[in-house]
Amino acid sequence: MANEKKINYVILGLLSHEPLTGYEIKKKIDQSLRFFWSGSYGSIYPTLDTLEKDGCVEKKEESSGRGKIIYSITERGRMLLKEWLMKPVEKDELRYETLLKLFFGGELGKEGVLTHIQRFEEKIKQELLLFEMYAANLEKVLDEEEHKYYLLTVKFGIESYRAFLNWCEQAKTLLS
Amino acid sequence: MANEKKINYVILGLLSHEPLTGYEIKKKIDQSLRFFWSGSYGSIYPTLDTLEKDGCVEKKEESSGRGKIIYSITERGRMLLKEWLMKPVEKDELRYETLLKLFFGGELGKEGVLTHIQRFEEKIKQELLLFEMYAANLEKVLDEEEHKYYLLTVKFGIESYRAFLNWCEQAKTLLS
DNA sequence: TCATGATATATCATTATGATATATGAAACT
DNA sequence: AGTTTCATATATCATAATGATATATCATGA
Repeated sequence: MANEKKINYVILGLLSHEPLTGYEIKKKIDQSLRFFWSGSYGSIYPTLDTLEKDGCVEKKEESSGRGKIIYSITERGRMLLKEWLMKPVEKDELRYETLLKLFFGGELGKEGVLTHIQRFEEKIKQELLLFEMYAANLEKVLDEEEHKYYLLTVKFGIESYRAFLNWCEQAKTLLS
Repeated sequence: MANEKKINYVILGLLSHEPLTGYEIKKKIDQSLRFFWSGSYGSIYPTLDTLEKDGCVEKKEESSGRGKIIYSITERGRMLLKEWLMKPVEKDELRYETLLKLFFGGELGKEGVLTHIQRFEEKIKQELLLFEMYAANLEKVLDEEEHKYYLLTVKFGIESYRAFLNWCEQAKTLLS
């Protein structure tokens, strides 16, 4: 019952906003969803095929140009998407290699641990700046409903990353 | 180069603390690492086999009782673990279905979105209580080095979850 | 004595990743 | 005009990992 092939719904969700090619779907995931989701070509293209066979999306091959394949959602696809959206969430998962390496800090030693914390802190600081920019831009266009939900996820990122930075300070204190 | 089969190092890391059976490894992951890592029997048992063949772990089958197989780390295993621990982190990843469903809130509608936020908030509150208990207990036994690193990861959980709860309030305000 | 749940090992279909291959269009420079 | 370079675009595959399931034993207590 689990293993609902989440990539199905990621694709249907993105197509519910606008028609896209497989390549554009990958870009959207890497840009807008990257804080809380990921997806690879290796799952996107085969899934577009099966979604089309199941009548959840339609494809139109461009006759001119390089003949790129533009997918759009069907009524059936939209229905299945809505059904899934209403179901309770199955899994929220964090998978932080940084924490895994810290946990085994006994083998690594204090210096090594501090190096990982330092690198982590720098990466998070950079990301946080980006998110704050996104949020500022989104606040300007809040009239469109879609942007409100996007902003919600960006704000989640901001709150999280601020907490992570706060933890970095605590961690460095605790270790010294 | 990537795809380093992380489960290898999870197992080696846990065995660097003490000898364990496959079943106990699974339990440790579910108990101590569950905030930032996961692992299934389907990866643990086959990996223990290959780690043994590669001379990274040794097994001892109990002669009495049900003959359970207790694994311990070898010098070679400890060396490979340390090498990996020193390498820069490849990936810290968050995969929150809750945020995915929120992002497509346009299709789901405000009520549905609020329901997901509500459920999320409750789950996080429960988890946070647990983490605060763990932290309090760990603070008492900080003399042991291993506990210090464990505490570090628990504190990460606490800071994160407090931020998530803070975000829940913001989100509910923004939607109403 | 028997039922139940925890312990313990193992396997497999399914999902997804990350790497790679291949090719075209557009822009930039020389 | 020719060519290099990068973004666009589709596709495939070996490998990793999950989640479900099967099977069996031990411990507990009713």
